[in-house]
Amino acid sequence: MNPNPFERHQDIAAVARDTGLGKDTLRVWERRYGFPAPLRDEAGERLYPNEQVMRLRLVKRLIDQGFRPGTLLALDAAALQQRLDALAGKVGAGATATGDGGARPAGNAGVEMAERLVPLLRERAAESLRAALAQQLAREGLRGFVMDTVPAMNRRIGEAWTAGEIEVFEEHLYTELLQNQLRAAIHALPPAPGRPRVLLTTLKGEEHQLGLLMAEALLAAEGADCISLGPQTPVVDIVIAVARTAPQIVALSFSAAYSWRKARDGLLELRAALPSDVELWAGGGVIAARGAQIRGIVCFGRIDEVPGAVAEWRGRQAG
Amino acid sequence: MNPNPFERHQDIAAVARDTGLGKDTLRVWERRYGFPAPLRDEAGERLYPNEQVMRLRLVKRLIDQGFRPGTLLALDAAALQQRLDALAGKVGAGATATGDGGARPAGNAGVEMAERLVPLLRERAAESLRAALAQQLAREGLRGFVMDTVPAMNRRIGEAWTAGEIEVFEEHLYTELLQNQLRAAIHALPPAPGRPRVLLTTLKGEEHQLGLLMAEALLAAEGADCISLGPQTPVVDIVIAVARTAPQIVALSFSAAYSWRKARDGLLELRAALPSDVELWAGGGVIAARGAQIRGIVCFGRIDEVPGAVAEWRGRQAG
DNA sequence: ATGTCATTTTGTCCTGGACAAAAGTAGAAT
DNA sequence: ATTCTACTTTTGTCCAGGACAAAATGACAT
Repeated sequence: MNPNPFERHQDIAAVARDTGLGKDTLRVWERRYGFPAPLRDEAGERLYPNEQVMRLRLVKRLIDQGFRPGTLLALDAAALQQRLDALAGKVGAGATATGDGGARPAGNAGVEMAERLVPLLRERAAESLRAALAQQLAREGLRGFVMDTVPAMNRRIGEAWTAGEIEVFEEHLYTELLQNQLRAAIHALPPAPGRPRVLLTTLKGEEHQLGLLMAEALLAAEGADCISLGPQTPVVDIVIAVARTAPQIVALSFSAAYSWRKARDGLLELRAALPSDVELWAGGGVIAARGAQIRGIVCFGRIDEVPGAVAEWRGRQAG
Repeated sequence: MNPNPFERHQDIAAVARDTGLGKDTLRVWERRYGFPAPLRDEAGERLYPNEQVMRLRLVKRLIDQGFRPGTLLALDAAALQQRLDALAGKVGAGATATGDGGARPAGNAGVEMAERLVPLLRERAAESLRAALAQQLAREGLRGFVMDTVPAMNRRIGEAWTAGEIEVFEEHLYTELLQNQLRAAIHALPPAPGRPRVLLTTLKGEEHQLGLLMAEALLAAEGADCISLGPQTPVVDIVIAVARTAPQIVALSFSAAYSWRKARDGLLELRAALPSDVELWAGGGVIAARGAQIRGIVCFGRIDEVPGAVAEWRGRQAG
């Protein structure tokens, strides 16, 4: 649309907004690794060519999957893309930072829906998008929607952002609308204050809510009695909440970028602080990636293991 | 609750998050004006005492109302608070940045609702808050809700943030829930694709959506046919949208922090670009503050002038 | 009131050094 | 074979203080 190469250059603030990397980080990478290597304007201020911004987006995406900058900044775009593809193709990789739910081969419905997203976002057609999500959810039912369509959509959104097809703003809009749909659907379920009662949250430092919400939706769809504390609850507050609401299960969600050490330490600390008859369930990116087995904690490798786990829990209680 | 003064110190990143000011800005203020004057830890890093953070919050609030740093940073907390009070007391001050809708004396219902907000936010009781908003809206009706309760709530939230009673995160949560309620209410109105047809948006650089949404709600409640483009639409895109949707009125919303020059220039540019039979309405912070009169543009001093203006428009069309 | 131009004010950018926090690694211990 | 501890490397953020672009103001003419 605008082939003028000069129009493509972005200043450091724009790149920081666009990629989610800090300005300081961009500058120190340049100093240390020689990339990015922006041009300069007359005043000596950095101007990032579009091509470098694309590459930065690939880097950011891989970092969010747990890779480290030092291993990535020397690679060219093709090599980076290759790693991303490898990651996407890996079966059983588990839910990623954006909650792709593991490399479950998505059904046709999910993929078709995912393909419709990007055009709708670019048109700023918030209302149409909302309607489309609602319709798809109604058609598939909450369970199928969360296990098939949502992961497919998240994958597509991630790709689109990496490719520069959509902007951060539009990605936020998508997340917003999807979360509203999920919340509404959970809220609209027939009120069956059944068992198990599950307390959901994420640990301090984990901002991603989507995985949490997906878990809540699945649990609620199975007839569990869900109480969500929202994200970023300190361990102390979780303990207090457990004392007050007496759940049988506490479920924690983690993104792929969350540090494994912090996750494990947090889980063990919580395990020690909670009554031993309260089960502790953990799922999401890091947990799945490590195929983790922690004593006293139930770890999920894929989001679609949730319904089965609920059934199993019920069996255990009945027996 | 925690009287230990050492616990109260925050590092520069926390203060930046908390106040919404940039780290660079905090440092350059210190250099230029001598305030803030943070302590230092062993490593020489800034530690801001709580008292200074409070004062920074007051400063930020006044800047958002259009004041300039140079005039504020020499003042102590009491003097800053005084200016804020003066502002709040000023009748006809118009909708502020947070959309307080002018100093309309809020009805009892509005004030009572506003008082319930802070406790609910601090408990992270998102669901209760959502329910409370929905109930209040149902009780008052959309029009009364937008003209009385929402301004009262916004004022209370602003105060609470300034006083450090709530955090940014909680303020966002409030805005989010309120916007959802308004959108749902607009959407739920009996489908009366009446007249006038109104296109709503904000100019590029204006991020505040709440005022826009309040205007849309009022217009929709009056039976107008509203089309919202969302915030930050460049003039060119507005012109294109007008050509496609053929509205009789284009409505623009501005916060108090928006530059008066940019607002006026943008409005005039738009006026020149649009067919002369399309009316141009403008309202919100800056517009109201200047008691502005611009030729060819209808300026609103207070949000509750909107219903009357619609009635008047209809009279003009009928006659 | 509105436009123009010079003068301030204000926020952001720059460099390059430093270091705290996080993550990886290795060896010992359960 | 995992878990713990101590050591090393990586990585992001902080600092100082100079510079300057962008925005706002003020003066003056229309």
